[in-house]
Formats: sequence, structure tokens, C-alpha cells
Amino acid sequence: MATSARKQREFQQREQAILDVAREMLAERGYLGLNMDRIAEALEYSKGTIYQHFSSKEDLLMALAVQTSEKRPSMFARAAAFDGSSRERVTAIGCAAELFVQLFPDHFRVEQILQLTSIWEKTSEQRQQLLRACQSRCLTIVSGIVRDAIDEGDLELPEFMTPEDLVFGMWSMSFGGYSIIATSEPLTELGIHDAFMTVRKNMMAMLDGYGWRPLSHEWDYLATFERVQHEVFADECRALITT
Amino acid sequence: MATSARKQREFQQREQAILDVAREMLAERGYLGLNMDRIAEALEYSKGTIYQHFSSKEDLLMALAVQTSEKRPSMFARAAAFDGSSRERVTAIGCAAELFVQLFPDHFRVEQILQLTSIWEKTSEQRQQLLRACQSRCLTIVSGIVRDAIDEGDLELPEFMTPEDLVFGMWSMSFGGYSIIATSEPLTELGIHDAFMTVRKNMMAMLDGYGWRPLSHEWDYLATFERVQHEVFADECRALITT
DNA sequence: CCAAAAAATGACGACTTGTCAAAACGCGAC
DNA sequence: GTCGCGTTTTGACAAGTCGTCATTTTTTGG
Repeated sequence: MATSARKQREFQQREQAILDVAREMLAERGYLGLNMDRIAEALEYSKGTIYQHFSSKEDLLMALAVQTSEKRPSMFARAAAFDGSSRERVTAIGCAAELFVQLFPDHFRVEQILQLTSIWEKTSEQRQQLLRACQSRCLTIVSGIVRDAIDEGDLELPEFMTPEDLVFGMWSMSFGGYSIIATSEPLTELGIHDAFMTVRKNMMAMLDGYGWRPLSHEWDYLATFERVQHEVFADECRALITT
Repeated sequence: MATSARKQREFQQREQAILDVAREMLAERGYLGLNMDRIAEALEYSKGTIYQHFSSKEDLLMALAVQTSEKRPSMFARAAAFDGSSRERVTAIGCAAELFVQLFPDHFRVEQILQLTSIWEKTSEQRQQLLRACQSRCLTIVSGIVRDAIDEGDLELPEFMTPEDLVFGMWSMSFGGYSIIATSEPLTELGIHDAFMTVRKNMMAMLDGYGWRPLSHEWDYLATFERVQHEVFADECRALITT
């Protein structure tokens, strides 16, 4: 007999409830504090039931990562559709990336945990691919903008450089910057007073270095950044403030 | 009664042996595969003896990180002493950073494991400070070069930007880039054929963007890079090749 | 050679993860 | 209503790990 629709709905609701509890637990007590028994207890289910949804603790972790990761390509797509020059559009991507880490501050932790190979290996192939697909979609969106810039004559890449090489630079800069922000706390003590602003400026410098026109002294990209916040990600920004 | 010198030496040798075995185990089987019982067994000591050296598994991990980390500031210092323009010297730092990750490819993993807050918290305050001190020494060396550049008139930073903000950019770029290289394997599939070279070029673009003279089209910094490899880090490069 | 100090041992308690036989449940048939 | 059968849930359990500490072994100085 096919499982009734109601049953299925309940199953999905429970899965979401597990994820919610797990997310909170992870944020509060870290990877070692995430505990299948406690999750079961908190939800008043038995452990066996939890294991009907996730084959292991690592699989649960991966599910958490997938759920959040899926929001990034959609944010990137909205940013890429911003009406402006190619360089304004890549600025919009920067805005999306920054908002993403601010909206989902725990996601970075989860991703870092999963990058430990011994943990990654214990997760299901299927979920691994879901995660890779998100990454790949993001990269495609950004390299598309780089190609547009070249086609429109705003950018000429040096010989032997592909658009992907430049995307790799932006990726490194943002991933590295946000990782450092997330893990090395006393950045103000090191002389960095607004780390997110610093990431933006360093990114602008790199794009200036490649000669992506209009250069940052010819156009106020910080203003573009704010326009994107208001025009494209108004809801997200509001959510961030009320949090 | 003072412990005899021989005893002390043996103790230190054993500590090193533990670290060696742990390092290998970690490289082979990851964080979850690192196991105190197995370490004891491999060395033919009892577990209690291992715990005389390290108060916990996490403490052992931290010791591993400290041991490798200490080599970075010394490499940075040698790079900073390179005889050339300020921008050549910062290129030398880039060379040191790249060599460091290539010489100690596992170190990145260890650092990433430690960054999981739930693990970091279980390590001793003393070792935490050792690690922070290494980081701080590196930052000081690099920001010193930036200040030299400003003093010598090779660089003017935009208003409201400190030397540390620029150092943060270089740090983000290299940390992010090397992290991605270490964890996202199929980079060639994404269109990045020589990821280390790409990091170098992206770094040059950022410094060009800040107008750090001589700019990269006025000076062949890739040649400088190779000179540094031969003149400053000849031994390290040889070690890398023979590995 | 002996006694006291130091070092090494490994059985043990506490805690986790993941399994699975058994119990509880849901649902249609009668 | 209640019976029977397939499904779902349960929690005791096996296996594995960390870290401890009373006990045993080794070393040292006299």
C-alpha cells in the first residue's frame, strides 16, 4: 500500500524538525557537541527513528549543508540579473556572497567540518553531488559575467588567463576572508576594524588590477553595493537587521 | 632529585616519536582515524604513557600544529630579508607562503580541524598562545614591508585603509586559495590548470590595483619569484622535489 | 642489595554511534 | 468493534573511543 500523503508530509516535517534541532545544537556546542541521542531526546523520538532519516551523524551534517547551500546559487542568480555594467553585476555577486555568510553564519562551520576528508568520506555520494552542483552553479554564474565583460569590451585578460582563473581569485578572496573573519576573532586588535568592508575593498583592488572597467576611481562601487542591498536583497537585509 | 639529562632526552625523543606517528596517522586516516589506542600500540607504549605527554587528543593535535606553524615565521623572516624593492620583498613572502603549504601539505588539514571551535576549546591555553604568536609574527613581518613601501614612496594607500587591511587581503587570498586547492580536487575540470600560478597572478593583480610600484607590467615578478626560490629557499625547493 | 621515588601499565568508567529483534501502531476488512 | 497484517517506532545492546588511576614495574641513590 502506498504511504498516504499525510504520512509522507509528516515524515518530511519531522525531517525538518530534526534538521532544525541539529542546526541549533551544532551552533551552540560545535561538532563534538552534536549528539544523536540528544537530538532524539529533544524531539521525543527514539534514536532509531532519527536513523530512518539520516544514515549517520555525518550524513545529517551533510544534509544541513545542502539545505543552506542551495540558497547561494539562487542568490547569485538574482545578483547576476542586476541591471548595470558587467563590473556592477560582479559587485552585486560580492554583495550576495557577503549577505550569504551573514545570513547563515553557521554554514561556514558546517562546510569546514565537512571538508575534513575523514568526515566527507562517511557521507552519501548523492548528497555530495548535490553540494558540488551548488558550487558549480555559482561558478558558472560568475564566469558568465566575466565573459560578458570581455565580450562587451570592459575587460581584457592577460595572455594565458582564463575567466575561471579570475573567478578563482574572487572565490579565494571571499572564502579566505570570510573564513578568517569567522575563526580569528580579535581582528580589530590586528588593525582591521571593519573586516567585511576590507574584503570589499581588496576585491575591488584585484579587479582594478585586472583593469576591469570602469575602474573603482571612475565609479562608486560602494554605492552600487548599497543599491544592490536595497534593490535586490531588501528582504534579506531586513532579516539580517531584525536578527 | 633532578631528572637526569639522559631521561629528559629520552622523554623528548619519545614525544617526537608520538608526534611523528600521529602525523602519519592523521594524513592517512583523517581526524576520525586518529586514535590514541592505536598510537600507543604502534609505539609499543601504553596509553597512559601517551597521556603523560599530551593531555588529550586535541592537545596532541594542537602540538602537531604548533610544531609546523613555527616554521612559517622563520621562513617569512628570511623572505622579508630579500634584497630588493618593497614589492619584490612582498613577492618573496608570497613565495614563502606557497612553499610552506607545499612542504607541509597536512598542516592545512590540522589547522582546519583545530578551527572547529568545539575542538579548539579542548586544547590548552598555552599551546593556543603559541599558535597565535606564530600568526602574529607573520602578520607583523608582512605589515612591516607594507610600511616600508609607504615610507619609500612605492605605495600610497587609499584613505581609511591601514597597512593591516592590505595584509588582510593578501592573507585572505592565499589562505582561501590554498584551502580551495587542498579540498576541492578537480580544479582542472573547472578551468584552472595551474592553481598555484593562478594564486600568484591574482595576488599580483591585487597589488597592482593598489598601485604598489613597480607595477607588474613594469617588472617581471614571476622572475623575482624564481630568484627567491633559488637564492633564499634553495634547500626547501630541493626537499620538495625529492619528496 | 634495598627502600623510596618515578614511570609505565592496562582494566575500567563514561560516553558515542549505529543496529536490530521485539513491541506498538495504523488501517482496511469483516 | 475487533482482527490480522504490514509498517513504524523503540530502546537495549554491541562495538569502539577517550581519559583516569590504582597497581605494577623500573630506576635511582645510598
